[in-house]
Amino acid sequence: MLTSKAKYALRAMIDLAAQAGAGPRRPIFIADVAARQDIPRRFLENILLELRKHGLVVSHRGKAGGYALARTPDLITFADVIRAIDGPLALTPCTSRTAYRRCEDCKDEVTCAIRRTLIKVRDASASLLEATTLAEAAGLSPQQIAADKQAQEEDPSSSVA
Amino acid sequence: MLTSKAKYALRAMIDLAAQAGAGPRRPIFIADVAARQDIPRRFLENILLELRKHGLVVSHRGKAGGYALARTPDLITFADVIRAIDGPLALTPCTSRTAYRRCEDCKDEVTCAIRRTLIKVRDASASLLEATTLAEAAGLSPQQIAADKQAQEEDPSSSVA
DNA sequence: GCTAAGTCGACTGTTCCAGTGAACACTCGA
DNA sequence: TCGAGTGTTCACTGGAACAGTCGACTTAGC
Repeated sequence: MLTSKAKYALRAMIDLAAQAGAGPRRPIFIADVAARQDIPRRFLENILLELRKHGLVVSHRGKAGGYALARTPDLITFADVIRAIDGPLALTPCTSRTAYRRCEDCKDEVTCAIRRTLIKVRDASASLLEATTLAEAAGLSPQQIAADKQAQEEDPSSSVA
Repeated sequence: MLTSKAKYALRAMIDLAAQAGAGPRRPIFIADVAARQDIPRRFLENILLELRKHGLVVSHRGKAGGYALARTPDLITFADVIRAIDGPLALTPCTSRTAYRRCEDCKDEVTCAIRRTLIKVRDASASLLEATTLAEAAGLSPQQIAADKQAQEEDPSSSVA
């Protein structure tokens, strides 16, 4: 199961993607996202901060501050967001690609019957979650994505430093 | 991630399957499984009790007591065991087939972009976990499974009531 | 320098996890 | 009939994670 934090994070990221596709590129207020998506405002602060630490969003402080996606929405996937908030997608540490850790109690990893199946499960879910982008989820048209890409090139400060 | 309880449960069930395939059908002691699989004995008791409540194993009390699979090992899947211990396989309640629950904060379930992807993920992992049986994981031969089936028919008391 | 935005760390109540303990019930063999 | 060896049940615990909340602070624009 996903934590509610991760579900909020996905909704917030899709919201940012939709806003970016909707018009000129400028930071979005936390409060606006919270209101539109019905997420506790203070909690959303934490979530966005965490997403920022993972390089998925950028922030601007001060009066006209706010948050924006760090990359264009066609380059950010569900897997990116879920991994940032909830950690690895795999069912066990020993089947994680991004956060592999040997399991203590497992005698022989190579022949482990459980592991073999869990690796298949991880591969299947990871490839699905890595294939779904925020742009797709926000229902952005190729034109909107292209416009967003261009806006980002013209104003690199709105993207990753 | 699976809880360690679920991982123990899988290991214990595979152990029971292997023992059933290895010889005459009789209950296996908790203590033996715990020792072979290196699982805390008291904890394993809890786990087996829970598996019993879900109808996956049967128990016999008294001197020659112990635990046995409730069905032949080719009829019990990883999905059965994980669902019994950890609950639904899906990433959210609203995408679970076995324990569906509407999500509070979701406005329109039908068009929800998150849900659409999570359903695909659940379908993919469920079909993999439902396809893997204990017999397969224990490396039992078709002969051993057939023998076990026959043993069960001759002694129905060793199976589900 | 006021104001409205994000930043950061600490804090809280609740639930879940991973396990332990003790008392009890049952069955079988002697 | 007794007791030895099983499983059964329920209570309990320490620690961590979850789901938020709060207050004090920094930053940037007007």
